[in-house]
Amino acid sequence: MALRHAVLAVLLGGELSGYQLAKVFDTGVSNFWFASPQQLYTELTKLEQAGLVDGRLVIQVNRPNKRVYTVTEDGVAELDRFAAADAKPAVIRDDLLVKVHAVDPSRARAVVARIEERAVQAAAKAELFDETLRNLRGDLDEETFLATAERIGPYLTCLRGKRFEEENLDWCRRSADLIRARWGAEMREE
Amino acid sequence: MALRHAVLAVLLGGELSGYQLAKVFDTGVSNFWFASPQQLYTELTKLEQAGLVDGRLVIQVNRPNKRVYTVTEDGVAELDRFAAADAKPAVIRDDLLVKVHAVDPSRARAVVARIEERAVQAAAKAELFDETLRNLRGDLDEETFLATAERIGPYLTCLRGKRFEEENLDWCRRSADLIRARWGAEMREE
DNA sequence: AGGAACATGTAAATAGTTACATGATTGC
DNA sequence: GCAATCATGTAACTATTTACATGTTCCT
Repeated sequence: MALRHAVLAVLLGGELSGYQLAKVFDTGVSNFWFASPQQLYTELTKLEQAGLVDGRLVIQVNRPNKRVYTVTEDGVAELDRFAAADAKPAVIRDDLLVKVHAVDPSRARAVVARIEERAVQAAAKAELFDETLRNLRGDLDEETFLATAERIGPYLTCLRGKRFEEENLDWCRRSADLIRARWGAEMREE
Repeated sequence: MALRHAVLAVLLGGELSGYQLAKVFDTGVSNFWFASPQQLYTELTKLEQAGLVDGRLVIQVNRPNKRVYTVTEDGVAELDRFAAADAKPAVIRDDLLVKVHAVDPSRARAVVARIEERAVQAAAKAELFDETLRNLRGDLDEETFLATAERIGPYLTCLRGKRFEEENLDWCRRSADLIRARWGAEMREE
């Protein structure tokens, strides 16, 4: 049950609505915490009931009203406790690697196709992380930013995300090539 | 519900008991599919009921009897269907990155300690993956192995795991250094 | 008129975690 | 005798996914 901490960590960057939070989780945070919009709406309600965030209704013209959330003092205290606790090993579940693990001549064609799809997505995500990094830095170069910024956490996690996707891309290309090299003949025969 | 496919993919490598399967998931497969022993025992029972694996009791002397499982024809067919389907985006949930995302001067000391713990684990895992790669290769060099082996899938996923942990280690070191550089003074004051 | 982005939920079903339970053998 | 490894489960609880539900505004 650390979704709550992931939400609190993101809200540290400023008040957000459930919808905005879902977008952040879909991009900047997706490399270390996956959560669906439904989960986030539910979690925000629970966090507000627990007093860890404050909700505030924002009346909007030209679009539906929204409820934005801020971390409370209790929420910050909860993050303090969380930071002090041992980090659990990361949980990863990746369909694509399961497919690759099971690859054989008869499945090679399908698996290579899946790998190539993932390669495209990885390249796009790496670019997205890079864009986020540029936005976080603003006019500063990386060194200056990291030495002076109020919050360097989001930048550090984003660096990890960018590298992860770059490595994904590299692995996808190499693996697809190797599978074709190993079973190219059988793949063509089918 | 792709735990079943992860189990089938691993059992492709030869018959295993629940206990042995749990060990494989704890090491070689942990970089792309996390599952607890309890989950695996439950899943094997379900897979056998569904006819995707065959269980066989092995009587042992000097240690408790065990039940080992093999993939059936239906199980292979299920893997074929799975390989052909779109790969879902990977689900990742990593406590440590949440802690780093939320790092600030007051939490810096605790977060750096967690990062350093993870660095040690990452180094150990990278070494473990490397060992597994050597075992898979046997006497062959990597190129020859990948060009000739019956099953290259486990080798490819293991390569990804090794690189992932190496990158983790690198990121951990760099991030700990950067947090210390940014807030070293405040960290000493506490 | 239809699709995309904005905005938020509930309910049912599935999956996953944690605690509890048991028992043998080997090596120190 | 005690810890570690081998070996397998059940049950209660929590978390997550998926399907269903609704309604606005902007743009084409």
